[in-house]
Amino acid sequence: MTEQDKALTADTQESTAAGASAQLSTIAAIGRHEGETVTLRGWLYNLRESGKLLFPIFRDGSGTIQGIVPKAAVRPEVFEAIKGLTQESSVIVRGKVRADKRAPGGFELDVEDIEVQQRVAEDAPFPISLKEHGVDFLMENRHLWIRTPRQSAILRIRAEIIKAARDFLDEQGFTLTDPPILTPAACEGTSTLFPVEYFGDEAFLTQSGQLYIESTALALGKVYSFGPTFRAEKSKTRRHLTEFWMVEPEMAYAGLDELMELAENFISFIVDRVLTRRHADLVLTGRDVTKLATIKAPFPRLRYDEAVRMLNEAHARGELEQPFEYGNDFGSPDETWLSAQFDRPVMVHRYPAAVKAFYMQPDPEDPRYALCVDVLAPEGYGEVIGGSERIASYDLLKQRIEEHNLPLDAFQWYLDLRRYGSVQHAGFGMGIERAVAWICGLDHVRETIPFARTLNRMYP
RNA sequence: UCCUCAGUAGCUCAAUGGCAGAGCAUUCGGCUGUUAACCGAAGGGUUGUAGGUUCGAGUCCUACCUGAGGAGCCA
Repeated sequence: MTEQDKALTADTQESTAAGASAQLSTIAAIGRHEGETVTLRGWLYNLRESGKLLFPIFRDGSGTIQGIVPKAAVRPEVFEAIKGLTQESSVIVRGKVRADKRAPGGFELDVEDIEVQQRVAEDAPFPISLKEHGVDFLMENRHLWIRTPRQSAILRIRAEIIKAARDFLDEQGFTLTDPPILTPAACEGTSTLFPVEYFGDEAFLTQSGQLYIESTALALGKVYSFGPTFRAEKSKTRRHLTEFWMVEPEMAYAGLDELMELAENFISFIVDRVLTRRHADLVLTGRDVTKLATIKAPFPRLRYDEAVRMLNEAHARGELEQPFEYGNDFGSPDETWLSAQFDRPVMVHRYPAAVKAFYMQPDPEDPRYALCVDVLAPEGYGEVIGGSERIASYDLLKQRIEEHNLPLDAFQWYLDLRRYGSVQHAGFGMGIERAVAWICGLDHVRETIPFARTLNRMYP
């Protein structure tokens, strides 16, 4: 409990009948207080009434619970206060917890007293009513939309996924090393970057921490970064945000095999953790949890060549519109089809080096291929992880930088890593929002982050 | 950047080229077990903007604006 919380509680208990001599509880923990009188601090989610009987539904961020207010059972001013309450008015409620089979959560609250903190005015009611709304309206009111049960559940699952990712890596001996967000130049030279003015110079918002954590990996062995990433591409799809969060582990003395093993264990751990700890929230989002129960390592592995063969056969059967041209990277429809063929994530490895990033290690058995892997989530969700073994040779890396017409000066520090004790090393990045969308079964990443930044939206 | 679709009450949507409508929300009234409660009533409109065709345009035409979905690019 923070100092602020303590202050609020103390104040409440002194100044109101609602808080007096009753234990504070959250709605999620209310089952531990059956038969007791508790105080809840929250908001009015909805109010139904039937003459001299009121059914206010309260929410407090941990869940919702229905209160019962018979006119004959409470003081007249309590009944009148609740009768006139508007949606999302903030309230402190005291009542007795009672198990009831009719209640969705198993418990109801026999309301004894209420203190209205702030009553929402009826001439400017809470905009998000309990009926259907369009995407544009909801996004325009995102600051209020997140109060609804489904959106709150998604945000709790997002927090669990992030915690699980960090717990897994921490327990495996990875050290969190934060790369800079302001960077001097393009990492890979391909993506469009957001420029910012930096004391008269031009800087850019990071599009990946990878190059920096390669250097921290050579300092600390096993490292990871967790932070925001920015891409100025004009992508307008359900899979894209201009600002998104990535977790990127990087390991010294490790190659593609170790990387793929890490990726499948990482994802399995995260899914298992969410299934265990946020099961009720998954159900609340409408997720078919049986589809998550199968997510256990090992994951199927496909060489790029095998994946291409599958895509060509699918096209021949008429399952894919566009024929796939060997040597290209997969398009969105290709990824969607591939990922839908498996009941767990599929790892596609060894893409043609020509379509991949300059820093990827060529396969020693056939240098036309890169030692890289994309992990495609099932149910058509597509790429959630992209990773590779990095080039360890100074001469080869320098050659690749030149071939890609990248400014050698800007990469001197990166080349230094191959000059001073270079070793085999590998890492991947997982997009948090895509992982959340897949695990929650959402059809758009804009619901996976409190305030999505997209091509056409900067408000709120 | 390209393709497709949409814009009517606070919200979700109707309206054959011919009087601008419903449900929800809000207000008032009714109901002691409601589950997006229900029943009755009231208020609420520059039909995205500009122009055009027509006796008459929410509806047809042109341009623009805004948004959505997809492609490319990517996580």
